[in-house]
Amino acid sequence: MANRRASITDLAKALNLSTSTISRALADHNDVSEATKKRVRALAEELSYQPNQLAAALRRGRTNTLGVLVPHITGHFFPQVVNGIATEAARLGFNVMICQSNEDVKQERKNIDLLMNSQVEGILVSLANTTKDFSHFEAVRSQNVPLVFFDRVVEGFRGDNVSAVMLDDYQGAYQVVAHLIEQGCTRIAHFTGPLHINIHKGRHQGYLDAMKDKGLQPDPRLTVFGELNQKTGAAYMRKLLKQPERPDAVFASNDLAAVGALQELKAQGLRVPEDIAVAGFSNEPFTTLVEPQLTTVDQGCDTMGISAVRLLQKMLAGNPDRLMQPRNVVLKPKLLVRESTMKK
Amino acid sequence: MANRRASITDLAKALNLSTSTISRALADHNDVSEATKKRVRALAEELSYQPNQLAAALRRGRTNTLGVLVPHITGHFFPQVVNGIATEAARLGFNVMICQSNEDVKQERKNIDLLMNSQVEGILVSLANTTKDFSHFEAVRSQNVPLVFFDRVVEGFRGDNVSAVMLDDYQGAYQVVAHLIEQGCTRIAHFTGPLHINIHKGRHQGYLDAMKDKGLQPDPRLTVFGELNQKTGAAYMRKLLKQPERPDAVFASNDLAAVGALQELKAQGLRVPEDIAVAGFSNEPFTTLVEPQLTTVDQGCDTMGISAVRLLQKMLAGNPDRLMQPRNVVLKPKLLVRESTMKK
DNA sequence: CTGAAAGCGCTAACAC
DNA sequence: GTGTTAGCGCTTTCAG
Repeated sequence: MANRRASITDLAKALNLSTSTISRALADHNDVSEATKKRVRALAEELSYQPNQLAAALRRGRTNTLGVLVPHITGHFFPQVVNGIATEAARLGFNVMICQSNEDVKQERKNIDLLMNSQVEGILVSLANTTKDFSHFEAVRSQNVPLVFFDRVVEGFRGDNVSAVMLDDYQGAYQVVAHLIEQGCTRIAHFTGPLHINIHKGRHQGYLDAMKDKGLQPDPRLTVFGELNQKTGAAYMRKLLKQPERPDAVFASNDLAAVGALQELKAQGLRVPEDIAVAGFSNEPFTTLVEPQLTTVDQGCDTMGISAVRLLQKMLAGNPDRLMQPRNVVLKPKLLVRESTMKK
Repeated sequence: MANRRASITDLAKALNLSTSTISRALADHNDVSEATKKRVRALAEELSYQPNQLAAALRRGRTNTLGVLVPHITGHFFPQVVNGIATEAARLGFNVMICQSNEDVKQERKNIDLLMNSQVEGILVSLANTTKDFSHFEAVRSQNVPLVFFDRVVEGFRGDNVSAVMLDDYQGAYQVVAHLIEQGCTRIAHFTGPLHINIHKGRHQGYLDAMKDKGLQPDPRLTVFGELNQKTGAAYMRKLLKQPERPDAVFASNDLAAVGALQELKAQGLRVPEDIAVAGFSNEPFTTLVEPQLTTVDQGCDTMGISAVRLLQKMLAGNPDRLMQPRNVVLKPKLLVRESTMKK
C-alpha cells in the first residue's frame, strides 16, 4: 500500500538492464537502441516512474532553479513582476522558487539562506523596505551566485555578479508633470512619500525639474510629504483646498493617494479635470474603475521581471572566470493619459 | 576565485574530525562536546558554510516542502490564498514551491510532474478552468502524496488522501439576496457566469432559494447568463433598463460586473441604491474605491489557504498505513454591507 | 550499444 | 564523544 516510488534501480532490475542504460534511455541518448528505449519507456509509464530531481541535481551539481525574493506576494505590483520572472525563466528552462520577506529583514535573511541551501543558481531580490544591513547578501556574492536586485535596489551593495533593474521614476514623473502643464495647469501640487526611498526621491525630482524646465516655479506649499494612501490623499487634498491660492492639478506619487484626492474633490463639488486635474503613479487596476478614469504611469511590471531574468541569465552564461561587471538596467515608464487630466 | 562552496567534508578535513561529528555538531546533537561544537561553528561561519539541502533531503527521504499550483499568480484572490498557505506552511516548518498553470491543462500537468519530481510531501491545487481530465493527478494519488484541492475543486476525482477546501457560494449569495430583500427590494436581477462552473452554480441557486424563501417569485427575465466583467456588466444593465418592468436591485456574481452595472446606472442618471441597489461578490480591493462603495461578499482568502495547509498537515501526520478518508472543508463567506445597497 | 564503478553531500545505524 | 560505513537516486566517465 505504501507504494514506494519507482526508481531507476527498480526499472533496471525488472528489465535486467543496468541503471546506466535506463538513465540513458530515459534521457533519450542516441547510444541506446530504439528497442531498449521502448521497453524502458513502457515500464516507466506503467510504474508511473518519476525521476528524482533531488538526486539528479545533486549528482549534476546543477539545480536549474532560480530564487526569487519579494517583500510581498500580494498586491498588484509584485505578483505581476513575479509573473514576468516565472514566464521568462520557464522559457529559458529554469524553475523558480518564490519567497516573501513580508518587509522584514529577519525573514529576508532567512529566505536568502533557504535559497542558498536549496542550491539555486541565481537570485532575484526586491528588498524589504527596512533593510539597511546587507551582510546576508555577502554569502551570495562570495559564492558567486549571481544576484539581481529589482525595483527596490541597494545603493551601498555592489560587486561583480551583482546587478539591478529599476524603473526610471524621474522620467515617469517628469512626463506626468509635463503633460499637466501642456493641459494648461500651472499650480501643480505634489503628494510624495519619504524622500529617502529612491522611488519617491526620483518622482519628486522629476516633478521639480519638469516644472522648472517649462518655466514654472514650484511652490513649496504645494508639495505634501507623508504616507500615501486613500485616506491621506483625501486629507492632503482637503488641506490644500483651504489654502488661499488653490492648485489646479495634483500629481500624487501613487494611485491610492490620487484616488483619495479625487474623491475629496468630488465630495466638495469640484469637477475633475475641469477645476482640478489629478494624476497618479503605478497604473493600479482600479485606476480605470474610478470616475473619471485616472491618468497614471505604467511601470511595465512584466518587463521588469523579464529583464531581471535576462540579466541573470547573462551572468550565468558568462565566463565563470571572468565575472560580469555590475550592470544596471533602467526601464522606461509609460504615461497613460486618461480622463482625469484631459482638459482639452 | 571560483570559490567552491564549503562542504561538511571540507570542515572535517580542516578540523581533523569525521564528517559525522561535523554533521552532528551542526545539528546541535547532545552527544558532541561543547568544545567541538564551538570549533565547528566557528569554522563554518568563517567559510560561510551552507548546508546542501538537496543532499540532506535525498538522504533523509524528506524534503519538508509542499507544492502549490494555482491558475494565476496575479490578480487578487490567488495571491491572497497563496499568502495564507505560505504563512501557515512556514509556521509548521514547511517550505513551499509555487507554480502557476495559466489556466492551461498542459501546464498544469507539467507542473504537477515538476512538483512530484521535486519530491514535495504534499500538493495544494486550484484547478485550471479548462481541466476536464484528471489523469495527471493519478500519479499523485497512487503514490500517496496527499492532495488538497482548494476553491476550484473536482467533482469526479476523489480518493484516500484527497481532500478539498471551498467556499460556501450558495450561502454567500443567499445572504446577499436576503439582505437586498430586507432593504425592500423585490425585483432582484442576477448576473451569472456559466452554470457548469461550481461557484456560479452555487451562487445562482443561493439567489433563487433566497427569493423563494422570502416569498418572491424570481423572474427568469431578470437572470442574465454570460461572461462577467466590467464591460458586460454595463451591457447587461443597459439591456435590463430597456425592459418595461425594470429591476430594483442587481446581484452580480462578481465584483467587476457589479461595477460595470454601477457605472451604467450612474451614466443614465439613476441613483444607487435609491433607485436600484447593486451588490457584487468577492470583495475585490476596488469595491471600496468606487462610489458608492460596493456591497459584496468576502471569501476569507487567507483562511482558505490556512485551512488547506492544515488539512494537508493532518494527512501527513496521520498513520501512513491507514489513509485519511476524503474530507471537505466548506468555509463560510461574510456579507459586507456597504453603501450600494443601504437604502435604510 | 551496454555495464561496472565511482561519487554528488549528507545522515544514521552501528561500533568503540 | 567520536569514527566507520553504508547508501539515498541519479549521472557519467571509462571499459568493453
